[in-house]
Amino acid sequence: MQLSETDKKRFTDHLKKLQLRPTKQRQMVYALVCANKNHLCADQIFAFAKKILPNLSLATVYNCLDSLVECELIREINFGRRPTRYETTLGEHAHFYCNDRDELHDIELPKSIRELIISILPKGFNLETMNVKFTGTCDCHD
Amino acid sequence: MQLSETDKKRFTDHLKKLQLRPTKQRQMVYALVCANKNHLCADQIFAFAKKILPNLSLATVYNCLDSLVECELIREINFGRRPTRYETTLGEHAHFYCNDRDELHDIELPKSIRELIISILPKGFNLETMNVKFTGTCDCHD
DNA sequence: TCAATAATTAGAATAATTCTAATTATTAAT
DNA sequence: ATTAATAATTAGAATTATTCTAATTATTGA
Repeated sequence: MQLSETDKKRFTDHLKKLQLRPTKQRQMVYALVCANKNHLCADQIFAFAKKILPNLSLATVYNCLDSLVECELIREINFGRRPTRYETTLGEHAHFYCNDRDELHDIELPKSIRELIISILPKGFNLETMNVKFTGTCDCHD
Repeated sequence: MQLSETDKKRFTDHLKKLQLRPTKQRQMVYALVCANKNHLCADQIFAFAKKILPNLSLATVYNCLDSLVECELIREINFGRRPTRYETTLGEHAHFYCNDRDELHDIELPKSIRELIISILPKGFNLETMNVKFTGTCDCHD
């Protein structure tokens, strides 16, 4: 649940860029998102974090998530009508949502394919984010 | 708001395959999704449809949407924490969500690129759907 | 036409998220 | 180190999107 030195620096640097304050709540939420390859959603993060910061409020978790997204430390992932999940922005990849287990898997997305996809955008569209998402079932048991 | 003969046939055929009944509510909902390039969400569909079927209930709209998705007449589109929108399944394409106007645009996705994207899936992942989504801002004024 | 089954309905319930106003923490300037 | 200004957090209420429930109505195949 602790941030590495690298991540700690990333944390303060990104926040500073947007003049956001490095509060202990934000750091806790960020650490949890980083530590969980499982792509937690807000109430899971709340449940974990509450154990360490007992006064934490769910609204704060949402606020923290929003500011972490804003300064690009983390990213939202949405599938269907399921609650929003979060992951750290390190590395570009696609997502596979397994219907059987309500689980998300990262799928490596080669840079060349990523660039090819972005190239389909006509003039007049100013790109901010691009996502490739798959759904189906999988044999993974992790 | 009326279905073309082709769409009418598509409607009954797809439903029949899953032994779902072609009710007037389902037909109305399907017609509205087909007619609207704007990708309506459930409550917009409800508002429109209610004018023609005054006893219609919002729950029915959700039920209809779910069965139309199930028999693959329509598809869900989700962006961020926004409500689910729907489009007919005719043709494969990507989506661009414009943050400024809360509007969705279809972006043509060449078959070759689509196949390339699908090819990144490792063994053990059984594909059901694939989506490419962009967000940003755009110059469109339609 | 009738029985069986499926779909619709209204309204209550739930889940996820956002809002509000009061309190507390952080920061930059003294 | 204090302090004033500002930003963030908090608890709880409110809202939004969606789902559930139980009663009623429509559709289908015999």
